[in-house]
Amino acid sequence: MNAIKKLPPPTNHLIASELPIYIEKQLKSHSRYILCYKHLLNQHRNTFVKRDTLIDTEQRVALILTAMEKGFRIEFHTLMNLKRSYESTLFNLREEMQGKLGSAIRVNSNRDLGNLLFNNLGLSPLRRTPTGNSSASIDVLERLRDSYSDVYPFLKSVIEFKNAQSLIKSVKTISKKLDLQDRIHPEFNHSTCPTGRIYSYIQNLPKEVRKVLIPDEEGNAFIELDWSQQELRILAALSQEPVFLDCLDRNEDLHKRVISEMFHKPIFEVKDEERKIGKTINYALIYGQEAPGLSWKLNIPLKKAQELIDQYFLSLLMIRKFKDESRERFLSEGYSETAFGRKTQLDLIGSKRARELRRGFNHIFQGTGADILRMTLVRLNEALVGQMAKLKFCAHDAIYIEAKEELSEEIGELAKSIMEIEFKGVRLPVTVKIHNNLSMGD
DNA sequence: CCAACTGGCGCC
DNA sequence: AAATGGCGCCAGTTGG
Repeated sequence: MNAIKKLPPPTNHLIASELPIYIEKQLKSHSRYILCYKHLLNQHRNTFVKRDTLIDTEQRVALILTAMEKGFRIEFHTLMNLKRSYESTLFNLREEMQGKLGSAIRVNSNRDLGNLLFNNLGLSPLRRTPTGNSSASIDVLERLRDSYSDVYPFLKSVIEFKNAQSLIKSVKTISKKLDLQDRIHPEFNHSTCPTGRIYSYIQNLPKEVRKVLIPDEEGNAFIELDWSQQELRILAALSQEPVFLDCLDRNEDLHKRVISEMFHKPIFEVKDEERKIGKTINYALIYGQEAPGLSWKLNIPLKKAQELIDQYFLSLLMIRKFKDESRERFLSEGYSETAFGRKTQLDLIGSKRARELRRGFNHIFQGTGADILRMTLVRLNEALVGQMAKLKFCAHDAIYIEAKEELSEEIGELAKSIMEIEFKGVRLPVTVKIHNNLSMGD
């Protein structure tokens, strides 16, 4: 086994504990973000940021986030209508479940649910939670429903109930966060995630509920700018895998192309069913997923899953090489680094080793994506000076701008041209959509 | 009664 | 060990 050394932070990098000193000087009036950086001190995972990156980008990002925390106006009566409609759905489903089951059940408690399914009804557990209990989460319930729909029709209602319940939870979350003017504020956290991602609870509002978030003024619209398949393109660029590069050059579908390569058939013969498999494997790679995970995800035998993975690496040799070399680097250097120098220390000693190696591999893509987002926020912010438009929100691979509706096409094109950078020879294309609320068009 | 934890779910 | 990375939030549960 390789000797694992614990190395000091690389030169030209600040250790997290130095951050507050720099930030405090620059950002006297934005105490919240100084605080955020201070939280880094208590982090168990060390993160390092390049000195110039910090000064050029991080503090500007902090200012931009502060501005975006002005937040959203919400349509209060729409929120209440949603709430009422979910409540009545829940009421009906509760009746339905009890009818089918013959007794009441507390669906909220997965423990009760698990007892019912795996003790009282004697079904065999499909999966366990980390503490060893039988999992009764939605995806398990769906598998059970598919197998036992005739015997246990209440399973269908339970799933619908859970779905409706998660929606009503989101409504509650919003209601709790409203200020006196019925505005909701993102509260971006940009310092806790080791990969550099910026987080806000608004990002994980269900899309259906996000539509209550509307522009500040009548006649304004949201411009949504999305990088398409950002992480996969980063993978293509960093690995220089010829199949990926060729595919992107020709503007072909990446997931279909993977299947086409793996099974040696022309791309136009790849069916949508197979494309799904290609997509699952592509993302599995980025997450460091292995055969057991893939077999659960695709609902196929373990052996089949392993064969798929083997075939994937056999067809995409440069990706395999990139993965192997990354692993070697993690082991010799002790940390994982993004394309722009954001590093995260890996804990490679002990039981977490395998997990840390997966995290390290994922850090490359997730972190590089996060770097790109941060730099782009800064560039966009500058480009929008003097325009009738403002940065509104961001979510990992998407940026939202609010602008006058008549100007939104034009501003959208401007923003798109700024976001569509070329990254190591790979273009990162952006899709533009205009919305009247935060989730859906029109 | 509160705080911390667990399991689950939402988004990317 | 969900043998898929990241986070935030909720309800339920447990311990003080």
